[in-house]
Amino acid sequence: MSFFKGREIYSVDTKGRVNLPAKMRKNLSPEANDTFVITRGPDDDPCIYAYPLDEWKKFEENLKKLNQFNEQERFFLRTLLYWADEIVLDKQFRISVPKSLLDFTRIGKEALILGSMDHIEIWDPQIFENYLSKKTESYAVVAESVMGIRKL
Amino acid sequence: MSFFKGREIYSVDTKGRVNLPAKMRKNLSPEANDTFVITRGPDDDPCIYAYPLDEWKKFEENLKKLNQFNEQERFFLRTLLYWADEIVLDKQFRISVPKSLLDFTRIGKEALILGSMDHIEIWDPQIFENYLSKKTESYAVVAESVMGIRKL
DNA sequence: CTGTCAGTGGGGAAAAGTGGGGAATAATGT
DNA sequence: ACATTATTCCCCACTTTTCCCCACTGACAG
Repeated sequence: MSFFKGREIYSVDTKGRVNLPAKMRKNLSPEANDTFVITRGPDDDPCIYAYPLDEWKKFEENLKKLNQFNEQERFFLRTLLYWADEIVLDKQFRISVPKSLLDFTRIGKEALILGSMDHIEIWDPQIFENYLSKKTESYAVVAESVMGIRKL
Repeated sequence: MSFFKGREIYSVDTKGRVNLPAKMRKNLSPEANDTFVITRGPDDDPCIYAYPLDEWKKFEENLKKLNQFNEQERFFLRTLLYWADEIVLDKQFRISVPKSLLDFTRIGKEALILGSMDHIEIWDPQIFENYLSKKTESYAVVAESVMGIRKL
C-alpha cells in the first residue's frame, strides 16, 4: 500500500519527462511494478493524477461493476478511460507524460509534483499557486470542517 | 481478461483499415486469437464496438438469456446481430472495417480508438468531441456515487 | 577530497504507424 | 463455362516515434 506526501518542483525536459522524487519512490510498493496509470484531474483542478498500478487495479474492480447499458455510467466510463494511460518508469525513475495531458494541464518547462495519499498529482506550479490563492477559506477553517467531526 | 483503456487517433487508409494501438494489443488475451467481433453502438452513440472474441463469448451468454418472444428484446437482438461481423487482425494488427459501419459512424480519414474496459470503441474524432461536450454534470454525479470520489 | 546518490540531458536502436503493390479469391456479365 | 472486373488480404517497405541506455553535473556525507 503506497502513501505519498510532500512536494517537489522539477523540470520537464524536451521529451516530456518528469522525474519522480526520490522520497516518493521509497513509498512506492513493489506490487506497483514501477508502473503508473495516469489520467486527468477534475474539471476545476487542471492537473494530472498518477496512480501506482496496484492502486489502479482497485479502481478497475469498481469500474467492472458498472452497467454499460446505462447511459450515465457509460458516459462516466468513457470520460475516465479516455484520458487514462499506462506508463512505466524508465531506469532513472522518470514519468513520460503524454503531450495531450501536458496541454490539458498547461504544464510547460516546470512541474510541481505533489504526493496525495494513494496517488501523485502533477501541476503547473503557477496554476497551483492560483488554485491556492483562489480559496478564500483559510486552511484552519476547512481543516476544522473536514477533520473536526472526527477524533484524531 | 482484457481491460482496455486510453485512446489514440489513427488514420483510416483507403482500404478502410485502422490500426489497433500497441497498448491495447498488450491487453489482448491470447484466447481472443487476434479476432474481434464488431458491431454498432447504441443509438445516441454513433460508434463501432469491437469485442475481442473471448469477451464476445461472455456477452453471447448474456444474449442467450434474453427472451425472443418479447418484442423489445427481439428488436434489440436483431439490431445488434444485424451489424455484427467477425474480423481477424492482419499481420500489422489492423482492423478492416466494413464500409457499412464506416458510413453509419461517419468515420472519414481519421478515427478515434477508445479503450473501454471489455471492448474497444471506434469513433469519428469530431463526433466524439461533440458527445463529450454535450454533458458534464452527469459525470460528477456518477463519479461520486460510484467511485467514492468527488470528481476525477 | 572522494564516493554516492539525485536530477538532467541526449544519441541511437527498436518498435510502432502508414501506405501500396500484387497474388489469390470472389463477383459479375456475356 | 469462361472471361473480365472487382475485392480481399498477404507481404514488403518507408517514416516517425518511443524508449532504452549512457553520460554529465551538482549536492551531500564520510
